[in-house]
Amino acid sequence: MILLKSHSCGELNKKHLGAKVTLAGWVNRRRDHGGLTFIDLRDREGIVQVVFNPEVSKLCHEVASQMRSEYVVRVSGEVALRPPGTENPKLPTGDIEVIAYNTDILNTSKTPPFYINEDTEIEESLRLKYRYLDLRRARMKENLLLRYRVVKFIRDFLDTKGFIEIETPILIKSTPEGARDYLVPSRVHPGKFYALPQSPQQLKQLLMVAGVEKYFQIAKCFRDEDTRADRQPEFTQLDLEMSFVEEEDILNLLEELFISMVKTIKPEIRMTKPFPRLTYTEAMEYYGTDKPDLRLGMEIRDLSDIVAQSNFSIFLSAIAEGGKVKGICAPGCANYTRHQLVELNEVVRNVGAEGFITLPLGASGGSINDLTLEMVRSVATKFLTLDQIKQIAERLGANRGDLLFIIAGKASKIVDVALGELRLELGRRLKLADPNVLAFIFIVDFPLLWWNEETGQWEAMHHPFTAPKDEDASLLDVAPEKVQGKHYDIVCNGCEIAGGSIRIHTSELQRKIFKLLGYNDDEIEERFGHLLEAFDYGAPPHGGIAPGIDRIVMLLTGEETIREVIPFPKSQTACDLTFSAPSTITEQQLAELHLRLREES
RNA sequence: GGCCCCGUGGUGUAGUGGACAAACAUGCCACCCUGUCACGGUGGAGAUCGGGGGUUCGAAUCCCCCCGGGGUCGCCA
Repeated sequence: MILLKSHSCGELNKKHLGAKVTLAGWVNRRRDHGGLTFIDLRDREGIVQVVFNPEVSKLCHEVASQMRSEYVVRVSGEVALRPPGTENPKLPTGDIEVIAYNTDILNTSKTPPFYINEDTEIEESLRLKYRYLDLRRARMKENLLLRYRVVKFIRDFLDTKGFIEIETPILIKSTPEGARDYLVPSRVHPGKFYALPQSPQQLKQLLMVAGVEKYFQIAKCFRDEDTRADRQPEFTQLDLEMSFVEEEDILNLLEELFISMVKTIKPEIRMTKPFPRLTYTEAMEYYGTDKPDLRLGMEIRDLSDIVAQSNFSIFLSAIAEGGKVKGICAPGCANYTRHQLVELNEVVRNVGAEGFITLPLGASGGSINDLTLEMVRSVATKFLTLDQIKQIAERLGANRGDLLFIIAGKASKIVDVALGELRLELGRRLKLADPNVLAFIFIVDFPLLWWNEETGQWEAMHHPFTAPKDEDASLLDVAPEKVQGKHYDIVCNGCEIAGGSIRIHTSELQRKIFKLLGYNDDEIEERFGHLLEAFDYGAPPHGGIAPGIDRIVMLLTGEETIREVIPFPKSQTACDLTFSAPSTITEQQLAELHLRLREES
């Protein structure tokens, strides 16, 4: 192989002393001392100092004076020990330097629009416009590398488990039942469209029918929905499916995958092993969400039985109307100001909860047994006895100096969600999330269906291919809301990182579910006929899961958004700011696709 | 579609009704400098304050509309 370089900048050390090397890279920084010039030369592997001494080469020294930041240069020189006292411990290559005897400028560079050699905050739209420069920065380079390591680890791991990686098409059929599809017009078939896969769900099930048994793919998925910090129009998931398995097999495999991945890639990160398991009901009950961040502690507890003994009408009426009174304890927050409490009340109000009560448990440093009513500055002291307050404090695991929040409501779900939001806000304010912990958990026992009030129809909690639990199958006809699905999620630090299920593998049951979801026979045939027919040719029992690669890498890098781990992400309005996509196309292109643009009113 | 935040020399910030002919840091350009490593020194250039309209004697600053970016609710089988 012929390269313009013999070594990379970052690999050089004392072992190379005396070696004649040729390096090529970018000028990270130039320090011109007049008679002597230093260049920090950067390539993918790191930075090394190059010395241009006119006594070694007058020509090199002159060329170096022309160099500027981000110029692409090649240097031939000798690796030498730095003079004693001039070593740079901040640099991995800081013991040595390269004395240049030959150099040339391979390309010049305009002054970049932002710093590449410093880690400063830069407006994201500018970074995205010049993403190729942004990716030169150390932080982004490290993120790209870590992402590669994650995907490499997954491939190696699954290979040892007997999985094979199979590609599935990007141009498939629109079967609208979930997110909005990205569509591609057909030139050959006027008026017809392909859809980009929202996930390879049906394809991987067909691969199971094909007898592949263990399949995976690092798959691009496309969903035309609004973006979030952890959502992009196109994203990458590890798509995985196995035949002849039950829920437990999939969970054990994924647990082993994630534990060994984290140990290998981020050994300093702590995890709870084995991963705790929560049912969907427990998650909602104790955390007010189906993707709880277990690092925060502060579990929600039901207080209805205690306050039922009080004469506080807010509590009593909530309970009488079939609702709940629940609470949460904010450690050490008894001294919160009125203003802070109003702000927190706002959080609760935003999700539609009323009946917000605060109970500060006096000053810190003392037993809860010594608490007196006078210490508790709350309206609730008029209606709650000291003993009731102590019972509440005990149930919430509270100490003196803590602040209790109680929410009463006739709709239990809103009480849970409000306390869940409050918990997240308190977690942020109290910085309870340990960045060196990855709190993986499994969420299991989801309902199969939920009733959509707006459309007046049953909808799939996960997707329509999820199998009901065997013992619940008979309930499908009489009480669909009670049916649990063989559906499981993996949640980590409050982020849903994977969802999967054991699938339906008979056409009979699959048809029944489609009908329950409101499709008529014709629609079922038109949209899912291919899948149902396949099930009639010996489809094996099968199931799988789909972890989100972007989210996993985001958690491992400690980034706040998945855009930081995607080389070329879209903006919130789904634009590619590097290419300025989407863009208009020519009239000829439209005509070939048999399309005419509508006049927007 | 709703709500919230941001937009000031290349970059990051300050300035929130008059003393702004817009400040600071860094970057950039020129000159000086042989051991620096965020080198140092001297000098210099660089901003229609995102765009448009309005209020006012006076607007970077207040109001309205638009554009761009971000967060979030809805949405995300």
